[in-house]
Amino acid sequence: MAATTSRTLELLSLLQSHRHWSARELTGRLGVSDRTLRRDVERLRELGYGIESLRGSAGGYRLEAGTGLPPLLLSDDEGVAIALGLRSQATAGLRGAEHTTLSALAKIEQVLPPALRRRIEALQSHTAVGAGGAWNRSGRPTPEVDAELLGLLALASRDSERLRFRYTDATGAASARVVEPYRLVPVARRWYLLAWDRERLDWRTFRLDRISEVFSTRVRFEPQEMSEEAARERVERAVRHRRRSIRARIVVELPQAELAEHLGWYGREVEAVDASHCAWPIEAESVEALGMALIWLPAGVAYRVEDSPELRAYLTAQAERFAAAARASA
Amino acid sequence: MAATTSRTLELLSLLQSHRHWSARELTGRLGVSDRTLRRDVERLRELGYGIESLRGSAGGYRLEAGTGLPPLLLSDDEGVAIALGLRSQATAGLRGAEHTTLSALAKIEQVLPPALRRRIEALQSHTAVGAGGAWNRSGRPTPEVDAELLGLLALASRDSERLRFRYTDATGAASARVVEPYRLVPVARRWYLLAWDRERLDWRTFRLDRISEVFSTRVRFEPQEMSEEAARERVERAVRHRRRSIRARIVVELPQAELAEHLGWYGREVEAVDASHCAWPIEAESVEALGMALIWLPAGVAYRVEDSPELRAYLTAQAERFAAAARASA
DNA sequence: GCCAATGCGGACGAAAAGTGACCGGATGTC
DNA sequence: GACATCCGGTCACTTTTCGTCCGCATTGGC
Repeated sequence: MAATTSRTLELLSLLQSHRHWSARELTGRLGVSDRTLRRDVERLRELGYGIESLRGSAGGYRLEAGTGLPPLLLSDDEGVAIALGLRSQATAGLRGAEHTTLSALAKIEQVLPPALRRRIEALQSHTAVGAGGAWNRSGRPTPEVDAELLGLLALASRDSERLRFRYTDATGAASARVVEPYRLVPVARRWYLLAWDRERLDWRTFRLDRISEVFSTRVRFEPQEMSEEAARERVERAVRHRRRSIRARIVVELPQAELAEHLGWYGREVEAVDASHCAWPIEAESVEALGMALIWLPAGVAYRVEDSPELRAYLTAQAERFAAAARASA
Repeated sequence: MAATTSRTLELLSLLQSHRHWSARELTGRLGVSDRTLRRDVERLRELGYGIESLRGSAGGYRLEAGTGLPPLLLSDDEGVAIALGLRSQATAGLRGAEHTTLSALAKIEQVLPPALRRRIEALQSHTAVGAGGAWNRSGRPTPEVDAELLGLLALASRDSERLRFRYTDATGAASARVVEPYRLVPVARRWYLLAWDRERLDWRTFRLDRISEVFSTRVRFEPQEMSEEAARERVERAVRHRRRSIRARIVVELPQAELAEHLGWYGREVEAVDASHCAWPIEAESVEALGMALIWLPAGVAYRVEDSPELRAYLTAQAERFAAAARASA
């Protein structure tokens, strides 16, 4: 049944896997006459996919960018790669596009066969969070959002399905919750779930890394309207433990242009103080992270810290630790 | 024409965008009778997609994980999110799955409408490379692979299309090249293109960040067989400037378990020395990166460096710099 | 300039499929 | 038990699909 639908999909898949195909190759693969192939191409074109054809002795068909995205026909491996990409994208907390990333993630998580899911987990544990190499970290040594949890919650929120889970609050008290999940909101590098707590009959905000033992009850609920902004606001208000962000201003003995060039993207806020000094405003969640920033200042250039006694104290202490370690290593 | 093919795709798309649909909703959207809907569902099931149906008053259809990946029907936004995820995945140099990531990337780049491409570029410039925030960096301040270039080259390699570009070699000499691209290979955090140089009639290895002004001549060439491994080997041999990796062993005055817990994923190689000491082998491309690692050791715990006079010297120097900065800030 | 290779699309008729209406049945929830 | 929902068989009718045959257009190499 439906030879033509599946054949059309297969044609699209072939066109996606190689740029160029001659009619002969395609008819061979699909097992149809050339006339039918032409009709299939026509069909795809009518559906909006840009298929270009070239005549002459080097002729053939090629899939071009069209007006919309065609269905992506992926191999298992590619599916795994995409899921990994989306997960790391989501856990890294890309600003501005979280919602879309989650919706794409939900789509793929929904249909991910278990075997692939296992592959993803294996790969994820083999690679550093956020990918890269050993020393690529953002703040504390253990941010580590559980990407799978994120996917699960995204799916349940999208589909308005009740959830049961265990929650350990800030004081360490654990409780069992039954909630109607609405949105996932990233605030200050952490993910929060905004949900209606069915037992407390009120809105609650749950920090993802405190959620465990999630059960997807496949029971649907009737969601109330809630805009992205409203959700964000609510969560931000709820997050009492505000981001304790530390700022400092580093004054460096270097012209603005030179430092900016050395730092690249990270130095985009460097401003000139005078012809031979510039100031670099930095901000992070901990003094350690600020200390890391200072490591990357060019060697042999003097600098000083402004507006942050905290960082200054830290530098003094850290200088001693480094010196002690160096002495101990002799 | 072909109402049924497009309708089937649309049904799949609907099922992907929400988990649960009743027959009434679907027939309404698709404009067909319920019998036809059932036949469409049947068709999709025959194609291997897992569609579960629930009877009873809360009944409906739901797309489940099947045996394979169904075509992903994405909105424009979601396509952008996926492309972004793949690009950052690729530029971050995920080990072990580069090839697959590139093949998925090629697939989506091939069909990305120009408007979406522009959106991606805009988003990319607004977000830190590798995502995250200010202090998430891997090594040197400026790795910054051009993700778009990567996509372009991946596409040309996959499809065996000749390329023209400008190349600036290590000595700074620029030249125009016409090549037949074969593979993209990541070595030591950098991407290289292995290609046959049509003018020099030999294999050449090009570092991506030295390539510019690429033109895709849409001329195809007949590729020779080349395995992934052969390509990797060739590039690694060609890359004379071998990864200058620095190793050190940090002996910490802390039981193995405690340090391992504090460091989390990064401390997975920590080994016990005796009951109250453990050793942490670390490795990075620069002493600065190693210094960063040391910052994250728990405060107040003494440690010393083994096997790396380089790091020791660096610590002495850095201690002085920190101290000087702290003094200057008074 | 000619030729071979390639893609284009109209016409036709036989075969296949898709479609809706109708039905009795099964399986859930309330 | 009442109700809502999905299930899948059958039938008659309509539409599409498909291969074959055709002359035409375009391209690159000889």
